[in-house]
Amino acid sequence: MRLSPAVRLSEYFMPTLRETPSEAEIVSHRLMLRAGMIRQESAGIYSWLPTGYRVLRKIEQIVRDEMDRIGCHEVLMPTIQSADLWRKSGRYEDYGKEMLRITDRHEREMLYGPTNEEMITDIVAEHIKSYKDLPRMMYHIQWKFRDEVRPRFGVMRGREFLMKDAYSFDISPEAGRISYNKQFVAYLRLYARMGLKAIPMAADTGPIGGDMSHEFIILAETGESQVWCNTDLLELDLLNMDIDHRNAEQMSDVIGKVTSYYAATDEMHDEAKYQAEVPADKQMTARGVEVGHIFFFGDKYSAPMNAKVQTADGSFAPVQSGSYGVGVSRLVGAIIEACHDDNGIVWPEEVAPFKVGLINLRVGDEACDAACEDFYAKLQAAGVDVMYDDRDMRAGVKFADMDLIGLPWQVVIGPKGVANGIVELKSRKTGEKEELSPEAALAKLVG
RNA sequence: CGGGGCGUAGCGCAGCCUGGUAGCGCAUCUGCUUUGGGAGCAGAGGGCCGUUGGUUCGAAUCCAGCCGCCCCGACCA
Repeated sequence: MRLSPAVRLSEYFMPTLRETPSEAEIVSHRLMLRAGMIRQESAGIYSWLPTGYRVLRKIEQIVRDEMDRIGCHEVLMPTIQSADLWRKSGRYEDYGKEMLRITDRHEREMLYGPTNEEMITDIVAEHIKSYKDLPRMMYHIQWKFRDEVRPRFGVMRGREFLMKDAYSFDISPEAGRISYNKQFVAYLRLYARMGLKAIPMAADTGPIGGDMSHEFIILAETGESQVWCNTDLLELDLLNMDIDHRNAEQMSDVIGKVTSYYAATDEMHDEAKYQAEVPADKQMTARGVEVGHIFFFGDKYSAPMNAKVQTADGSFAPVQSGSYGVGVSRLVGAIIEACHDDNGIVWPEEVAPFKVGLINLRVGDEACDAACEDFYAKLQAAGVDVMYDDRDMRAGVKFADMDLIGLPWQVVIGPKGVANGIVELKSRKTGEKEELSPEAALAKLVG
């Protein structure tokens, strides 16, 4: 799981492109290709190259942290599933052509999983027999395949994609709401930690009904759906609300507050309600990208799949479930959509492939090399992720590459600065440059 | 799944209309000069022109099929 803390660009694989490959239309796709993060293998299917893969893993890790925090435990289910499992739930026929069906050498019908409700329900059915074993929550982070008619926008809508899907199991719908709320709170936190403003919006619950489905949408010009919301919602400091997930009442209050503001995608938008509830100066309409979807569906799968537990009075009841998805690979693109400028990507620090990019302006100059090596070693010793550009190339190329890949901090060390005992520290986000002693720069980066 | 477009060097493209030994820029390699925001000069390498078939003395170019990819719409984490 651990990411290597430091790399030298002279030995790293990061094939940056000066020109944009012609297939890429939207900004995140263009930048991911130009930054050498991914390579397309087939429509909607990508290889993840070193920098791209690092970002993917950083996002995964944030998701893990937040799942662990609410007592949701990681498992790993296979990508290949048996058709029989899906026949039990009735979805084998319903899913249609989006499901990739395959046959093994014994002519057994298999499929590449588009999701895992059936499998996790089957696991629970076998092992959970009593209401005393509930509640339980589990998740996994696994590749999914949905044979979209038209994959597009790079990793934002691939056919193969990495998803975190969590599942909750409770004895009653009331208990189910508590699990749902825990996930809701975890979602608020995990997106905030990635530097994103993800807005929870009521989603269509379909035949189940009720108010227990939300989509999490981040705002981006190239988003696929139109959204309307109250700007007050964007001001909430979600990370510092300090919610105790063991306190059901407090969680419920917080979620009540967050969901009290008007926020809707086009499929749920009610113009009259919007005009009535949201003051004119707080109205905002924008484009959004769905980066998560949570859903309570009761016994939809547990009933047909016979996942029952014995209750306190000795009778049997199907477990009550919900599922909670985060599009992990989609988030890589979505974050770039929300965080870039004309020169390239501007990573939020928590998901950046490296925190610091160290640029040696004159490789081969003894003093300059020594100063860079020293700084590089000290960053590593302090546990700071660093990419050291020790390639023997012109300054302009290094600056352009570093801006393109978007590491939050750039440390520029050149012969002139070395002679005067200073390095330059640049913030990718603000573009501000400071000339500092190496010690002062290091202190800022380690903090 | 409906509509549109594109496959020529690693990337971006020209050539195709009007058939006659495949070109430009960037990248790569060599040398020299340069060196704080994508350097200059000189030289070099690299192509089954997506694929199959047809027309023709001759096809990147014309015709047909197939494959792949992209865009717009309807659908999805």
